[in-house]
Amino acid sequence: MTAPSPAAAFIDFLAPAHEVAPSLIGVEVLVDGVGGRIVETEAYDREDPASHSHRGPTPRNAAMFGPPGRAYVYRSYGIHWCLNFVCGPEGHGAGVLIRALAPTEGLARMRERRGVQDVRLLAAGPGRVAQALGVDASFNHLRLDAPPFELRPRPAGENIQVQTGPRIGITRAADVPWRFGEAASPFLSRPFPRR
DNA sequence: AGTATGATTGCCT
DNA sequence: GGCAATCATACTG
Repeated sequence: MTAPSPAAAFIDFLAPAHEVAPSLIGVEVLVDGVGGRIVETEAYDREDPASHSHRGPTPRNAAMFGPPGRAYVYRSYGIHWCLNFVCGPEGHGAGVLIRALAPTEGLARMRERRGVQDVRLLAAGPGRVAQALGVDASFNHLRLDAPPFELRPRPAGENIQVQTGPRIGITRAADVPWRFGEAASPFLSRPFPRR
C-alpha cells in the first residue's frame, strides 16, 4: 500500500511512465531546497528495448521494480549520475528520466557544484541535473514526497506548451517519441527536431 | 574471469 | 562534428 502523501499527491506515479513524463513538465523539483522547474523528461518502461528494465530486475535497476514515487539513480558512462522517478504499479519497471531543469532555487549552490556560471548550463542534461542537485547513488530508492526531496506543482492556470520527440542517446527503439519538453525553453539539453 | 557497452559531458579540431 | 574519459553492469564462456 503506497498512499500518496500530500506533498506529491498532485502527481499520479501509478500512471504509465509515458503519461507521467509530460505531466512533470513545469513541476518544481528541489533537493534540500536546491533545484528548479522540470523542462525536459523521457519515459522508459519494461516493454521498451531501450529501458534498463527491459531484461528484467537486476541489482542496478531494482528501484525501477520497487514502489512508484521513488528515485532511481544510476551511473552513466562511469562518470555521471542520472535521476529518474519510478512510475507505474510496483514491479512494472517503469520510470521517467529527469533530463533538464530551469533553475529557480539555490543557484549559487548549483554553480558551485557544476563549476560553471552560465545558468543555462547548470541543469541542461541528465548528468548536469544530478550534479547540480547533488544527487548520487545514496539517493537511490528515496521517496520523492519526503526530504531531501520536495516536489511543487506547476502554478494553477499557467499554460505550458509541451513538445514531444524521439529520445536522446539511445540506439534501440530510437523512434519512440517519449521525450517531452517545454517548447522553446532555453534550458533544454538539446532543441527538439523540427517536424 | 574477461569483455563489451553505455538513458553523457566537455574539450579539441 | 569528432572523440576521450571512466567504470559499474551485464553478458559470454
